[in-house]
Amino acid sequence: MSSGTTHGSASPASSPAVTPAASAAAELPKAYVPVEAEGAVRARWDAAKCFHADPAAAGEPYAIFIPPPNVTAALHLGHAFNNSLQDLLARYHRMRGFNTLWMPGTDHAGIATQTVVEKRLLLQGRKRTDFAREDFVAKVQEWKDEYEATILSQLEGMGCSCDFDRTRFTMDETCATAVRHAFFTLFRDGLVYRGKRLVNWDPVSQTALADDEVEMEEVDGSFWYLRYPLADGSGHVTVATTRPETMLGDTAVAVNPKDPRAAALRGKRLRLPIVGREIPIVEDDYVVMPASLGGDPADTKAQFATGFLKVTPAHDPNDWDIGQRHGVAAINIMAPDGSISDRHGWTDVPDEAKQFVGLSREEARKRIVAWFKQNGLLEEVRPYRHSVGHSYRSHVPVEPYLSDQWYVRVTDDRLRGTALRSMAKDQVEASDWSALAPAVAQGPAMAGDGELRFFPARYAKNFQMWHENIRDWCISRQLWWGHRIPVWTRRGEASALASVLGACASLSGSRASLRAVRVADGAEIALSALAGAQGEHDLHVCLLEDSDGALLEANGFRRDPDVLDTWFSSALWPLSTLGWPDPSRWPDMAGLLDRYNPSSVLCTAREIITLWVSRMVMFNRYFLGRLPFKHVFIHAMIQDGHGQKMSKSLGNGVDPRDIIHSHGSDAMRFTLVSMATNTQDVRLPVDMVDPHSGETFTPRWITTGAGYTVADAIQPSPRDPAKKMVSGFGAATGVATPTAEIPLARNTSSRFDLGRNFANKLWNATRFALSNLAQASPDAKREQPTLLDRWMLARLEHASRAYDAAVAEYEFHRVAEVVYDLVWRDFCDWYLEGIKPTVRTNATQQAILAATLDAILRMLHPVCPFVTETLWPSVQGLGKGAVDGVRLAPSAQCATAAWPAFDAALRDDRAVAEFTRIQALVDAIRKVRGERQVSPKRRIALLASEPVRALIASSGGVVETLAGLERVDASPSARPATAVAIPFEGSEVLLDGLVDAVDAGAEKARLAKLIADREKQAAGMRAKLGNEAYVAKAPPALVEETRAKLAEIDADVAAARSALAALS
RNA sequence: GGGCGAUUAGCUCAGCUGGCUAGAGCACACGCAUCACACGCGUGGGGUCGUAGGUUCGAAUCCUAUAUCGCCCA
Repeated sequence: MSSGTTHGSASPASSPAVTPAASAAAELPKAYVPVEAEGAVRARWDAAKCFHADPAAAGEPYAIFIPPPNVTAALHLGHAFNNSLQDLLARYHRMRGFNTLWMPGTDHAGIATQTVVEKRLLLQGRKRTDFAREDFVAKVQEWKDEYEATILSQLEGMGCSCDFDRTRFTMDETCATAVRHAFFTLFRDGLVYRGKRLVNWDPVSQTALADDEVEMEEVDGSFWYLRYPLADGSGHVTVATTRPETMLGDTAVAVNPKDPRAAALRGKRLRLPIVGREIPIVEDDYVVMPASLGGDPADTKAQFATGFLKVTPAHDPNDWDIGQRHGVAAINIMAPDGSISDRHGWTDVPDEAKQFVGLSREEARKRIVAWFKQNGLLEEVRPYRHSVGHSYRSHVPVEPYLSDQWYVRVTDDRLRGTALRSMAKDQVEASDWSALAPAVAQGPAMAGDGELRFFPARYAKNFQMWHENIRDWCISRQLWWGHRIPVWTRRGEASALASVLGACASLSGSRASLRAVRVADGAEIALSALAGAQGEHDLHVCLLEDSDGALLEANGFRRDPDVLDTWFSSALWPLSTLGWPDPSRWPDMAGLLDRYNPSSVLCTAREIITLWVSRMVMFNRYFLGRLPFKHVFIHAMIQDGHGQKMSKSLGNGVDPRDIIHSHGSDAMRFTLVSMATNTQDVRLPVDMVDPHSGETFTPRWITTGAGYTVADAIQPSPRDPAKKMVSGFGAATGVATPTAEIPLARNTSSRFDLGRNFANKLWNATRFALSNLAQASPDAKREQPTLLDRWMLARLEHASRAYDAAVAEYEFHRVAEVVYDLVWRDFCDWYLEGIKPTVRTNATQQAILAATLDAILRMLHPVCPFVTETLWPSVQGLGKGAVDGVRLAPSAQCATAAWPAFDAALRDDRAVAEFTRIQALVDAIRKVRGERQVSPKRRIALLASEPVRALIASSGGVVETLAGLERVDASPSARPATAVAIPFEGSEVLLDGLVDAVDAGAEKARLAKLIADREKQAAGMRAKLGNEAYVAKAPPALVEETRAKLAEIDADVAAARSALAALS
């Protein structure tokens, strides 16, 4: 055992960074006060550059890219949750000797950030367009600077071990260079194109939205039934529509060819009311037939349908498809702000229609319906509840809008195919790529195929289905805040464009890429064919460097005013943060890309699988031929106490700084880690703290228009209702602005008491251990480790294995469970209590105590870095000598200390089994003491047979200490009148001296209850064993176990019965 | 409409491939200022595992149906 040397106390000369134990213990205050510890610890880490990754250093790489938080607002508990888990992983692997990089940074979040800044300007009565583009961008930049600083300080406050020296921002020079290079490459390779499509248009922010930026919301609308007269005057057809205002752009009416009325109408034309346009009747089986004519009665649409569908290709995606199939025109009747317009494609505007031009969508709807009513063409109006796409930012209904946009051809096998083939085969549906489309499964092989793995595994399906149904990705956004699209365009006659090709010839092919497109149909034509082509064309030039733009502008080109979708730059995050395409170009980045890409794991939220994970996989594989990460961990969602997702826009997010303020950073982290289960939702009931009194209270809840429950913006103080405060909801949504008199209230939650209590428990356990070790006699001789010592070491070894397994499976709540049980249950409740009588004289035990404490600090560090780092110097200075089988390399910082290593030999199943029996005996005695309410001070005698006394002897005094025994004697021949009997392992154990006089009645009741409990158990087992099928079919070992257990219970019952008999 | 998940003690959650009396923390009750910790110690009460069928010697766990809630995608 004692291979090491025992020192009386730490030599002050051995390590100047370490405080001698005795004085440190004396200095430790009675409770852990996080606010006093956290700042100093953070400063120590930063000064020692503990978290700066060096690609040249040894060790297998372990890298995590932080999902860059939006600079739109401060972080909330959802972020704290995700970042606590990432930090746990980073610290654990760092301590295990991995060359660890946790890359931090923030995201410019184009539309979201521009929107909040525009809203703020609007409060001052100003609009974005009141400013020059550069001036507006500068205003957004100010916002970004403020929130980026806030976010980074929040991360530091949470204890995140990011490499802050390498912090990136998606619009900084390094990232911008990567974005430019990526766009240029995709353009050159034909994977970026310009297309005229219906986009999801947000008329308020006036930008296109990606499909995943549209939220479906149920709204109460109507079906309006409009009559369109036949052009030949022979009657009319009735169309049903939920959007009557779009009728101005109708270019056909469709009918299902199976409709019995179709034949009679074939070839006829209609006169579009108001506009007077003559439009065809087309036959298309997309049209839903009314239930009365053979439509599916279960289909709600069939209940509302007339069988005639107005076709408005420029304002409805389904109509667009019908229009394409039948070759009818698309007429756009709206301006970008959603108002009716005759200047964006609508030319046949008669006087009758002019009254509607300039109206908003909503107003136009009312007026057009009124017009139909006045003219006797409105047949009916029926209420109809349906889901309508809304902008996730402005929350107004999205307008399907015809416009020119840039797209990434993600449907190309080079992008979609590589993403699908990266999936681990056992996670693809059917566990095999044969489940994928043949064209995908047979695509070209590449490094990283089959290596992408999701945790929990079920999310792989999301990833797969997304890519199987993916559509080309619209990447242009009509914003000012973002990466401006590097394409310069000149529109003109083909021949005129051909003549400027010469001017472009001076641009090197490695810096410029040219593309010619016919305006009429969007078809791309070869540059060489331009000279001989007819009609209007666009000549697009994509530039790698802005400096070449001047030449183009001098030749009549204009740069595209739009910016790229934020996710385009996010998709490059694992590349751009490492300096791709050329790390040597940036200071301190050489070697990063090769060392840390692919990274180890991406930790993120569910919805991000489609928005971000997919795109990172496609881009990383396309540009670098590698996966961006090997694992994707999808964490649960934090909801508020009402089951609502915490979000910035709803204003129900809790600032982690509030929790750090009320409970401390470690408490927050420990609690969050313990909540990290594999299920989807974690509810966190939130309270408020009254800034006037410091009191915690439940706020007054209100229901918003959208049906959410939030804390009312202004709350009265529970102590003094005259005093008011602003809730987080009020501040986040701008409904109320905090002032000196009406301050912002912090939030808190009693859920975090768990972590606070735990950190404090560790603190006091350490304090107790240190004081005992400081008072230990220095010259005590080495002894064999006791049963309790061996048990403690076995528990440590066991916890270490359970910890590793939990981390490997990303089951974080199990990590919390393991350390909680180890520290509280094993170490504090049993070990520290049990060694009290012996530790001051037993040098071996002192060494084991010191080693256990040291190992616990290391194992706890990834979850609770501040308290462990604070205690570290005191524990490091103990110098109690080594313990066989435990390796604890010295380190000045806990953060960079080696993970504790335990020899498998410490796994001592016999010691654990024996100590488990001891625990059962102690519990049985305590139970009687508890029931009888015996004072803890009262010492009692235990009278038992030889086997039980042998067990007690083997415990080395632990039973006596924990059960309050004064003496242990042999069972007497006659039971003393003052003794109380308990059955233990089938024999009778007597406790004497519990009470001055045994209350026979109470004692009978206790024994009767005990007997009843045991007999109930025994009955269950007898029924099992009496069942022939059980005995025949259940595993023999199980049957045997049941028999043994039953025998013991029967013996217990017999012992209790005999005690009961003696009482009467 | 498609996919995923949840429903277990008053609350928030565990319970892995079916097998000891279904667990934890908080809350609750009783006792304890036990010389580390009242952010503590000891003891206790509390659950027809959403519902209905089925498979099995055996179901909280597997299958089918169903109800409610939530998330993602369309």
